[in-house]
Amino acid sequence: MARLNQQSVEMMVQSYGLKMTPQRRAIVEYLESAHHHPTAEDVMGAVNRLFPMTSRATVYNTLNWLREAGLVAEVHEGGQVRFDPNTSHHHHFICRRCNQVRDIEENTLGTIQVHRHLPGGLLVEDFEVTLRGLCDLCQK
Amino acid sequence: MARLNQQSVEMMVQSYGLKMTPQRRAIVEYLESAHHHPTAEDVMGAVNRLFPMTSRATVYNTLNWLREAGLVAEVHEGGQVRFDPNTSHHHHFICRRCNQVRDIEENTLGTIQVHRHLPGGLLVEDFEVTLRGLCDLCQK
DNA sequence: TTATTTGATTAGACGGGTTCTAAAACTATA
DNA sequence: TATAGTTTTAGAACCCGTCTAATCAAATAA
Repeated sequence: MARLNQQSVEMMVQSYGLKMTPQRRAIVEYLESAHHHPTAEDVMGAVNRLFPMTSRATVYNTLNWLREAGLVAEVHEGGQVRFDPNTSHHHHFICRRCNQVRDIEENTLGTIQVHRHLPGGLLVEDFEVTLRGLCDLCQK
Repeated sequence: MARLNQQSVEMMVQSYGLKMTPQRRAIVEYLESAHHHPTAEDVMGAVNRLFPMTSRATVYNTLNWLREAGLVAEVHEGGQVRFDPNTSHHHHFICRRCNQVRDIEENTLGTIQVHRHLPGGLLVEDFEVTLRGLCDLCQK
C-alpha cells in the first residue's frame, strides 16, 4: 500500500536537485488527502484556493514530475486523465452511472491467475483489472 | 469472436437509412483488415491513400457511427484513443516498449474469478484485464 | 431527361485540454 | 549585495476532436 506522502516527496526532491515551493507543497498535500482520483482541473482548483495565481503550467509540471518519479499514477478512464496517489498494485472499479472511480485492493477482488507467457510469444510482467458496474449510491 | 465485417455494416447501413460511400467503404475495409488497434490518425492516413481529399470530419463521423452501432469498440490505452474491430469480450496486452496493443482472447488468459459484490457495496457487472509486458519482437 | 430532395463530404473555424515560451520572481550562495 | 540557477506566470501554441456552412452526389419525382 504505497501512497503518496511527504517523506517520499522530500527524498525525490533531494535526489533530483529540485526545490520544494509552496505551490508544489499544496499540490502534494491535496493529492495525499484525495480519496478519489483527481483530474488536473481538480488539482488546479484546489491549489488555487490557497494560491490564487497558480498557473496551469505549474500544476502540469508538478503532476508530471510526480508521475515520472513514480509517486502518482496516471489513470485513463472514460476518456479522462486522472491522477492516483495510490501506486500500489491495485485495480479500479468504474460506476457506469456516475463514472466514479474507486480503488480495489488486490486481495478483495477474487481469484486471479494470469499466465506469464501468452500465445504469440508475449511476456506478461504486470496486469490490472478494470471493473464496471454500479456503485452503492447508484444501485437505487 | 465478433469481428467487423461487410455484412454487418450493410445491415446497419440499411437499418439506419444511411448510404454506403466510397470513403466509408475504405474506412471499413481498413478496419476489417487491421490487426492492431488503429488510431483515428491511422485511419485518416489509410483512407487518404485511396481518397486523398478525405476530411477529418468524414473519418470521425464514420468511426462514431461504427462505434454507436457497436461494430467497433473504442479503447483508451496509453493516453491514446484507439479503435478495435474486435467487439467480442476480450482483453488487451500492451507492450511497454513499442506500445503495440494486442487482443487476448478470454480463454487464453489464465484463471479469473471476480467476485460479483465488492466491499463498499459495489456491484460488478463486467470486467476487463489490461496486461503489460514485452511483445515477442521487443524481447531482444 | 431534368428538377428536387436528401444525405455526405469538404475546408476551415472552433473548443477543451495540455505543453511551450519568454519574462519576471524567487532562493541560495558568494 | 551581486550572481546564478530554478520556479512561476501569462499567454501563445498545439493537438485532437467536433461543428458549421457550402458544395457535391445519389436517388426519386416530374
